[in-house]
Amino acid sequence: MEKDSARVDPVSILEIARRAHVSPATVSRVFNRPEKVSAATREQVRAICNELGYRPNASARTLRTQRSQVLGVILPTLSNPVFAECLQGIAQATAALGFSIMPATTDYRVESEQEAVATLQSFGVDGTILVVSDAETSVALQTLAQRRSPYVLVYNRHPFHPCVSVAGDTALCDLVHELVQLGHRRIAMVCGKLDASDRAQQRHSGFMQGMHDAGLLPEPTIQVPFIETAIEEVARVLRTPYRPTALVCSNDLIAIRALRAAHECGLRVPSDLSITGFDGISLGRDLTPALTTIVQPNHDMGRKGVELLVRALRDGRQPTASESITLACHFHRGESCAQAPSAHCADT
Amino acid sequence: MEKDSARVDPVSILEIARRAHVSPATVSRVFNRPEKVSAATREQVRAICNELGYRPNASARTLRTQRSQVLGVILPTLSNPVFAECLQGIAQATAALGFSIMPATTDYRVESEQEAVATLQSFGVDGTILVVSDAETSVALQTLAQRRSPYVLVYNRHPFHPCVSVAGDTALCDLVHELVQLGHRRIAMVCGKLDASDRAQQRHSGFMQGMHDAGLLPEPTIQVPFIETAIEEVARVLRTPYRPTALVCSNDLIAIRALRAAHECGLRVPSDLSITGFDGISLGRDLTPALTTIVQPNHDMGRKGVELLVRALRDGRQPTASESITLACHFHRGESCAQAPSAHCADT
DNA sequence: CTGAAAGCGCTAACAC
DNA sequence: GTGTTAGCGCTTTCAG
Repeated sequence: MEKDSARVDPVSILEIARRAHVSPATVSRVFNRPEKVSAATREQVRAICNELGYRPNASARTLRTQRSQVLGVILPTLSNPVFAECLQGIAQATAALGFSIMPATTDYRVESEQEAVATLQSFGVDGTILVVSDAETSVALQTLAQRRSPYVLVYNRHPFHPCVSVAGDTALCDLVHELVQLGHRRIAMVCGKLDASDRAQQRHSGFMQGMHDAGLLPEPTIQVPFIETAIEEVARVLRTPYRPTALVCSNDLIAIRALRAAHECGLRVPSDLSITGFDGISLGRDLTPALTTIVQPNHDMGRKGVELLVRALRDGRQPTASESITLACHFHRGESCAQAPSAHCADT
Repeated sequence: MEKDSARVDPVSILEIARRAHVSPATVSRVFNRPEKVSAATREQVRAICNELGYRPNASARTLRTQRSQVLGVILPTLSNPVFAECLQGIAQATAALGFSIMPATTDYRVESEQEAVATLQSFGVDGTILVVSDAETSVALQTLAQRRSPYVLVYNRHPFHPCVSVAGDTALCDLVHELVQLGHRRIAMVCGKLDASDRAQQRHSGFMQGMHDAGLLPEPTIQVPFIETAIEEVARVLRTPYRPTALVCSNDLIAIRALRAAHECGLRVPSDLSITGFDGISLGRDLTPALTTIVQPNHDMGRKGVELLVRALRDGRQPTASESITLACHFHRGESCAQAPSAHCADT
């Protein structure tokens, strides 16, 4: 008899109250302040709730309490496993703490960052975890800050904002040192769009620093604005006579393409050419050759971000820049790096 | 003078109404039925909204209208790029249609599926896009169905549910045929936990069918319950004297580990051993050797799921099994497969 | 074309 | 320990 398309409307707190012969307030207390309800009524109410599969309506609760138990998440893209892994960490940590998440992806477009912030705010998220293109100039970040809406940056590093990040510049500087130790002199960096990510910039400046420290002149940076064409861009350079003996890629995805480019140019990695990545996506470990890279704890970055944010939330305050966390990243000596080919390091 | 920690409370519709010298109802109409408001007032109200950065409070709207403009998403994990890519597709499609998403990951645990459904329902999601372990037995799915809450399955295939999927069994059957054409006779399938995923089961049965059609006896299936130990499990088999000449892996992640296992056993892919995957994660294309695999349109699976769901929502109904979509998946002839080694196909 | 008023489901004072 | 009540911000009849 029932109309097939009719949504079964969820029972409300009144229905529970009626069945349990108590007031709605008591039912509410069972959920929010169970200790203020006598054990008997509490259990009875719980029984009825379970029986009917009742859960308090989150919108009503949010409207009333001004707290949503939802965290907004803004990421560039989930097509890069770095952010997917991070979101996985965020999802697990939030679930464990009783929060839900509402993510948005920006595809590295700053307008999307702002749009995402606005949308998330309209949902009354209790806080936001985000990766912005550039923490220094991000309007989205400014909006959040001036609204005093709690947030924590992930991956971005900035002295005035609460961040969970790694010291990418230092790591790259050290990595260059490793390459130099291996006899490499002609080292080129391969970067995505530098202006789309302050991380790429930091890594690049760490690279320059490392080269400078080693007294080396860096080869021209290879820019690969689009991942689709990365292989040809890199291959072009690899086909030049005085090609680099090592390629320092600003992330793992680019490194994997560089690996491919080397293969297409008939170069063997690592004997003819060394290649390094950055990010530590979990797949990198299982590649052949296993990627030499700077491993970031992507999953943990998300988790720490959540924990930092939720801790502040529980204290009724916003996270501060002074709470920023720098996570350790480590050099993973994979198989994509080796001694520089002898022909190229005759000068040592 | 202002207390630093005080949240800047977002302006409400009343504030806008007051400033515009109109009633709240009119402001509401500007957002919901702009055509019913005179152009003059409309523009004036809009101007004030922009100036103050006003956006209607989503919780209040949801509470009032019983529609949230939010879709729930339930996925096993984002650590597998398949689902990350799919979620990326979902995120883009929903944003384009004016919806937000609230995702939850289950780590393949069925209890988490139920918990996720319950949580999402409490938020009043308008619909749910989900991947379950087993569509046939999923309690989460039953809950959704009996509550008449609109949902669309993605990846899962089931005659009684609306699904966006590919014919994994057929694809694998064809793939076996390709391998047989290449002279392979000793072919083994490598699977994850079969009981955790109906897709893996379908692929496995497609494999068996393909072997049967070719008049071949399948080698014992290699089970790799945990991805961490996959490499050793596969390596163990590869070290046996009458090892398979081809490994059909139930997904790309396993295939990449199998590639690694082959390398560790001193086998060359594809000359000594052929390996195939399934999923078409975007990285597979750039591996060396490029992965031979069945490519699913992961991004599009998500997008189609959203479109199917939203279309139904707009018609005020739930998606039906008859609307299920089977997307084309295609065999990608990478570089990880070749003619069977001659020693092993002397019988041809 | 615009306004007044009720109420979505819940929680938190405040009474008792 | 429990109930009564007001109201969170919005939309939507219903009047005018």
